[in-house]
Amino acid sequence: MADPLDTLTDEDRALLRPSDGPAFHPPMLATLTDDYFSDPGWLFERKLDGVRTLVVRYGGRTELYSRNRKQVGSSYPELVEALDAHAPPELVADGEVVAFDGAQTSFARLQSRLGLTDPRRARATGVAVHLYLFDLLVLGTHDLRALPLRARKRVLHAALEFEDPIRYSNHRNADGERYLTEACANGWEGLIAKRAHSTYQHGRSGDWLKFKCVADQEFVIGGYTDPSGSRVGFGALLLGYYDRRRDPPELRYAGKVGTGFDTATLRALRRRFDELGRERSPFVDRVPERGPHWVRPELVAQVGFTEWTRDGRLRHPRYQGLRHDKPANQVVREVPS
DNA sequence: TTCCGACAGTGGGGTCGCAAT
DNA sequence: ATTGCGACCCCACTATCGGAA
Repeated sequence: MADPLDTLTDEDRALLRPSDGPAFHPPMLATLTDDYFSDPGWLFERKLDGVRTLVVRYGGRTELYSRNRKQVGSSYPELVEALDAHAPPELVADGEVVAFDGAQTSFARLQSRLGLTDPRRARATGVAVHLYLFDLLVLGTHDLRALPLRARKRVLHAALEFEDPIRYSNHRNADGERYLTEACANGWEGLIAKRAHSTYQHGRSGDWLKFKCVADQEFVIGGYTDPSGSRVGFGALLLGYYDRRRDPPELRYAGKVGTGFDTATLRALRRRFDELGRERSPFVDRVPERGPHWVRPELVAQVGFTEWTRDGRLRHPRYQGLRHDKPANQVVREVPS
């Protein structure tokens, strides 16, 4: 194979620095925004719903690290094997481990492999994983972090033979907004927009942005939990929706939401709850909560979330406000799982 | 003086691992 | 065998404070 560094211009080559060895580097993180754009100075990648993973190879040995410096190689023995076989002996690369459910990356499926420390048990889960690589920090004796993103990606693409389960994360060079529309239509989590000339930085950066395909809908408030610590008013809202296939319709439990409130809202809602309190749970489902407080199911909250979990709960919920334009008994589950 | 970014603190679902029941 | 709890993963959001503009 030709030297991957041959893809560099002289100008980029001058930005190479000597590598300081097989160190863990805290990954570069993206900032959430809903200010979407199509700037040609940026590129756009699929946002994968998995776990961030840093590949560190040194002396031909592979170690995988989580975002928090935890060694996770034994959870993904087949990825380590593939990297041993197909990656250069010295590199640090950035990527995401994913599991597929059909054509979608599924964090839910991946969860059964997270934290497994016995490689045989990890393989025995039957959950296939892939590693998508999207950045390269170190190759051989060279540190690439000061190079512009496009140059790092070119070297990454040339440095490995990408074959399953190791994949190169493709990107588009333009049309971010159109791409986002397609992404959402495909059921993807969203896009990561990256400034094409940015260096590799550590921690949260404005040079990487998250464009997310958001979901939200109304839910009936059926109760609340106690606050803890310095929190005032209440901890979280217990949410539900009506299953109108039943007669009379039944209030199904959909999980909790505990963020998105400012202090004034916490206090104001609590005052409403004190007027609406009742003894019995309004939900037909058992609510796995210690010491919950129930209210008459009259208030309707708008809640943003990323998706429904397998267990019919909201993932990453956040409160967006009360809805006064929709009667509680009209609230149903809008999106099929 | 005002604004912004980083951080701590509170909250979510899910899984694993271990201790107590 | 079941239950509860903390530690991890993924995350959203508010409040605060110090430094930059």
